[in-house]
Amino acid sequence: MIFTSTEENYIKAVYHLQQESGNVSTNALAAELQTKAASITDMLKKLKAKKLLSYERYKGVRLSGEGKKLALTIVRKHRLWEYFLVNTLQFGWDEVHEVAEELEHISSKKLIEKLDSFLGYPKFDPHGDPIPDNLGKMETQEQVNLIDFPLNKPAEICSVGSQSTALLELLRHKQIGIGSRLEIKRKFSFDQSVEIKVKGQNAFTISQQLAQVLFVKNI
Amino acid sequence: MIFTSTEENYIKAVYHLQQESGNVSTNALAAELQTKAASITDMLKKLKAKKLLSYERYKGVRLSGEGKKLALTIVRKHRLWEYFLVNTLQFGWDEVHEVAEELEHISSKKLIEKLDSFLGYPKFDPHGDPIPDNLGKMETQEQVNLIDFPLNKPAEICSVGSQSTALLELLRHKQIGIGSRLEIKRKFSFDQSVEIKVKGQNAFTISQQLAQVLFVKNI
DNA sequence: TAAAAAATTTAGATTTACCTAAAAATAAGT
DNA sequence: ACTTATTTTTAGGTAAATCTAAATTTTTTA
Repeated sequence: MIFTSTEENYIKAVYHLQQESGNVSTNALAAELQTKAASITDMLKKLKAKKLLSYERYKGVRLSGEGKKLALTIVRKHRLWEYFLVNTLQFGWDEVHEVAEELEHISSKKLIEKLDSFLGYPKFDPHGDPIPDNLGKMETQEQVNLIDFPLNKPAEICSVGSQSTALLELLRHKQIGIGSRLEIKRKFSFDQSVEIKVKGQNAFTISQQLAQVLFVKNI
Repeated sequence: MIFTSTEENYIKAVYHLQQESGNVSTNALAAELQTKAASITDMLKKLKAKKLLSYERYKGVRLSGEGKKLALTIVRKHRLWEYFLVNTLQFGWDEVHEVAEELEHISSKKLIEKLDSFLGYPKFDPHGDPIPDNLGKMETQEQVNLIDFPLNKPAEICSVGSQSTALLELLRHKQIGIGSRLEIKRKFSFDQSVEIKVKGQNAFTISQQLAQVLFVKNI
């Protein structure tokens, strides 16, 4: 079965929103896909007919087995291409998302298997998100929110919770990126700000809003 | 200005057909694009409005300067991706065309410049066709039709005139490919067949139809 | 629990790229 | 030149994915 880029984008959106909450609402999808609720309803009927998700009017949606499988192949393609762009073509990790949004819809299965092999079967993309293998399995990263990490313990940034340019601009300014090593020095309960010491820099304080979107792991 | 994949395919088709004859006919385009003449007429009006080509009813079309520029960027992308698929991902040179047809529509300019750089600025794709540089310039290959090549002179296959599976199947069977070394031993005027000696094989005869689509260069 | 608010769906239109069938222009044959 | 054949265009219609506006269902709240 072959799907349009649009259908694939809907499935991907349901997949991502489903991680958070159980059933996904029409409005949430409309926000995610930058379109109107009426358009969502139309497409959900189409996708239900194709058995990619279960949908009852006014009750939200949930991916079927088939739908999950499709979502995982798209996520796999997206993340493999991101890895390729950063590690082979030397893109910055913060400029690959848009391009990967296009590349993920290239249909050739052989292409993605050969790409995976060429890249050496990477397990995580440049944002720290796990790459599903060709069966849809992926490693569960033991990544923790910076806010929940203990003091004075070496940590490595392994993913960020958003791709907004505002966030990326801030991270660039502070010279924080995927792979940065740091330790938490203090947590201020008044405003939930956090003092951190990034390797190679003097200690400084970051806001609660920023700390909230940074995920780290032990090293 | 941004164009749809469909528009890009029309421009590419006009470009290729224009190489042969001067003005390109509606029917020729319909055949090339596997669609009906009426659809061609519709789209030609659209592309004329976008100033990509000059078109008068019943008189055929010709690309404008803008149109040629666009065609060359698409050809550039197509051939760079083919080079990548064969030389980086280890595809066979005869299985990359379809995939490149999809990849050529990825829009990022930065992507294609980084890809070009990564590949080492190749001048020819795996089928022997020249790759336009980022200004649209490409080397003119001194390639000659096998039928016109002199006897007993070492030659190398540098391109084939079609990507049909029928042709590729025949070439595979005869173990002829891009880069094959050979010499012409005899030409038979009766049926225009040609006896060739491919390096590493015994001499054998190929039909006029086959010889006609093989292009070689001196070595 | 009944009215108000919010979310969702339906109805009807629009745009893109295609189609078929019929009409018009050009090219060919005698 | 004039009739026939071919090519091309027009007219009208379809399917996909979107939209706005109105109707419906669900949720909230007073």
